[in-house]
Amino acid sequence: MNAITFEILKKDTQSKARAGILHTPHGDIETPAFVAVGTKGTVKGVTVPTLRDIGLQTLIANTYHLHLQPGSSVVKAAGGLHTFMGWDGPLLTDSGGFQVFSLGVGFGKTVSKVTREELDAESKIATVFDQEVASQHGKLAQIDDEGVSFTSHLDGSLHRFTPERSVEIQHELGADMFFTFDECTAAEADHTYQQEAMHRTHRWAERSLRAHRQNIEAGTRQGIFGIVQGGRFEDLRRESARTLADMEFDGFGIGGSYQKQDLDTAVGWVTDELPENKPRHLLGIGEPEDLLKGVQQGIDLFDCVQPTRLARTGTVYGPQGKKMTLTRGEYTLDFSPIDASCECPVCRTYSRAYLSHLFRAHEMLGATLGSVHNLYYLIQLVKGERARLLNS
RNA sequence: GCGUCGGUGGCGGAGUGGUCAAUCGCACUUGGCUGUAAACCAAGCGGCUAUAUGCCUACGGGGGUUCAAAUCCCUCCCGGCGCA
Repeated sequence: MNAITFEILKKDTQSKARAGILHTPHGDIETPAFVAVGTKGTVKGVTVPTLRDIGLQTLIANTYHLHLQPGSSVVKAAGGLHTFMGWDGPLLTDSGGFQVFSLGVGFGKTVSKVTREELDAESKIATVFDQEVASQHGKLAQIDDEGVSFTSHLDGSLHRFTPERSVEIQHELGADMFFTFDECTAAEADHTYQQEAMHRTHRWAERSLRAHRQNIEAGTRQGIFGIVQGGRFEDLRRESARTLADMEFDGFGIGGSYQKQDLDTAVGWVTDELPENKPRHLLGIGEPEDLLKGVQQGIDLFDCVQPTRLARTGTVYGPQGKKMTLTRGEYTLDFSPIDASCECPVCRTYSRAYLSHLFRAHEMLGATLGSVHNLYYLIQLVKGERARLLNS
């Protein structure tokens, strides 16, 4: 019996959108769904009871971070991540593959998962991907075919991740589903590099599956998701999706970086190729308009730091999902809620002026309230799309 | 009253003859944030044309020395401390 099973309830006739249910050992996830990011076993600033109150179904923690602190052995001793953090619903863990990017080529730079400006291929690739230049400028991750060596951002200690090690740690963490260790590349990477990295990620996917089979034999009931790469190139994206589709994964993550204007196109190439009967998780994407496009392209799960990170830095989703920077002068005497039509606990109780005050005063409640509102907004947004699909 | 130290941009606080429209911090203004290195980062922050090695007004008030003063001298005002 599989650890997780996926059931499609309805498919849209106008698009690739579908509504379904993902059954996990810790309960069902009604898809499409927004997944909160709880990197270190906590959605920053928000308690588990509150997460339940606002309708969160599942969240994703991170292998790299929990490995460094407190260590997967501590989590295992606690009885697994569910018990450790007090969340008894469905839980995912990410493999640490994103840290290959954020602590590697992305370290000390402003490279993002989603790039807005047109790429000046020649010049950017030269600076970003010259290994020597990169190491001179200091980065904490070094990639080779076997795995990745990380210098801990916490204490400078050296750590080694391989696909097998990531599976082992995630097995100890004990989430319901986990992702294979991959190489998340920058949008600036050229075709040659993307292809090389993609093949590496595919080899790592096979090794992860092999390692996971041993865990299954040992009695684990975790689902394993492979991650599609390929950057912004159609041939690579399709090849990656087809290659992974042929492996025995319970679901698929879609990783890597994009250009903002053709994010949904790139996602579409992938969902064209992936099997319909397995869940697709679009990794790290979560702006309102991107969620809507993702659903249209047949995405079932999204996770993103955006709602909580924006909130901690004073920005919330206002009416129609328009971003509002609460620290702007115009809100200091605005005693209306963030969004009068929002039914979240924050909008029912607090005003923009009060929140603005909390942020200006650096009161931590501001970060908490902003996070609660933003999470609620995105959860409801995707839930609304699901309802629309089921009712159509 | 005498002595002494001090008065710098919204606040705190550098600077003590030219390279000062004046270090820095806070505040303020505006951007940014998409599998969390992030309760963070960046820019701006006297005024004016806004192109600059540009012009104007500025370091308590007034006066002076000097080619040149936030910086030196005189005087007045205000504040801290000490002695009466």
